[in-house]
Amino acid sequence: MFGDFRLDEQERDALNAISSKIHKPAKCRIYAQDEPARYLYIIRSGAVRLEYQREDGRNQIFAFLWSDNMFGTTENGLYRASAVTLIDTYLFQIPYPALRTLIESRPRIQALFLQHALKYTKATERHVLLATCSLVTKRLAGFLLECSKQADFFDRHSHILTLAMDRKDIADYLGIALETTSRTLKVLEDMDLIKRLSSQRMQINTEQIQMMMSR
Amino acid sequence: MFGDFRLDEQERDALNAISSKIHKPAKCRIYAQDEPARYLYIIRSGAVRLEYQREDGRNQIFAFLWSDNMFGTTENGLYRASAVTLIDTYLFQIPYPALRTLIESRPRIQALFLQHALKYTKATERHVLLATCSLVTKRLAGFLLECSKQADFFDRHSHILTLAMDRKDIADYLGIALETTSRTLKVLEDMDLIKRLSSQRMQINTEQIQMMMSR
DNA sequence: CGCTTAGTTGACATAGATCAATTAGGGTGG
DNA sequence: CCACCCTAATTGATCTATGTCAACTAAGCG
Repeated sequence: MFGDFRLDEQERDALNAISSKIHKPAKCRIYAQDEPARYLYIIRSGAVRLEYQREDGRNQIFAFLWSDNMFGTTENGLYRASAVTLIDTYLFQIPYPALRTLIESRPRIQALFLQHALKYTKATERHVLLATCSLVTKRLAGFLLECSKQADFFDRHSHILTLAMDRKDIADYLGIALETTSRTLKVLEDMDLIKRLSSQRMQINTEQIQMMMSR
Repeated sequence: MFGDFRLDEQERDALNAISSKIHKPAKCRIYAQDEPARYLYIIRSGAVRLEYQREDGRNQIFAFLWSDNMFGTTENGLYRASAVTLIDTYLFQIPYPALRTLIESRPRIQALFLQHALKYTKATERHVLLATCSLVTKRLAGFLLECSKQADFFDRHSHILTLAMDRKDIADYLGIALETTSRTLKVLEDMDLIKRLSSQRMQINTEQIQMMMSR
């Protein structure tokens, strides 16, 4: 909203002073839904999924997050979703009380969090667009495009995308059955939009996918 | 995230000084998707929908907004969605350049926008949950619950909900066909979860709906 | 080399989309 | 005040995409 904002050196130091650097291996729960929210996290490297357990037992993934993303927002002092690492992940862990104090003395730091919040909101809106595509082919194709925006996992030259999540995760993100994920990947392959190299690696034809999406 | 925040009187005056109060009748476009974003808006009274036109021609509604909500966030200087009034609506219109300047001199005002952004994000996450319910009955029931949280449109005593949007709007919000909206309202009525009084007014059984949702 | 888990494929059932027709409601002019 | 019109809402019939259940295969790991 308010353009590009960067902390100056002093501000970064102040924030660093209250943060701890922590490490989590793959498939490790960082916190659980409805647990008191003590920390805010920023991803230094790795990948995380935010998932919401529905009352009926189904799982809804809200977001996949990569380097430089923030997570751990609260509703009435509790985490709204669980956070789970997809792969080996390094994080900044910032205790809320210290953060609140810091922001009071340095209100400019808040701009950083506003910026993150707006970025997350945009991502969630894109998520709504994906999850409400009438055809699953489009949902999945759109999802692969989203993933291919992550430089760490997509090689621009070979066009090879490496997925950090499994079929179930994709299904839970798009609101479909995991079998449908598999089947639809096959459909995309038959349409020559992707080529599966292994279950986690595929070569994707970004332009053609984009064309297909708009029809 | 950072608890409850309120502007003090000085801050409110400063914000007021750069805002204009404007009025829009029902079904009036406030701005269009992809138009340069000049203003941020806050709803004083009324209701607004944010809608995104997909490339394939379908319409996706991102949110219905009520009194006290903010909208008009940008992506690369453009509005991401169109804003359209549902009913007669009064707004604060705040020019972005002036707002940016104001925030530089009074960084605390930013907290207000952070708060709004976080509130909008939560609403969007609830939207994802609704739009990905496997059964349309649950989507619609959940939607009616959401609506019944708006005091202006829901009478807690009689349990009568007045909808500001039409069937098409509901369908575009939930990602279903408008015929399905009608049919599903009938289903809910047959289940004794709602009673339709007129096309825009219905009596809703909040507790029973809540029970049905969790199964 | 077997064991376990993740992914794929098949057969079938069904919820919801689509297309088409009908009804209800709200506003306008005579 | 009534008759008409136009739009919004409802209902019906049919078709299809995707969920579900079940079997099978591939891949990773000890």
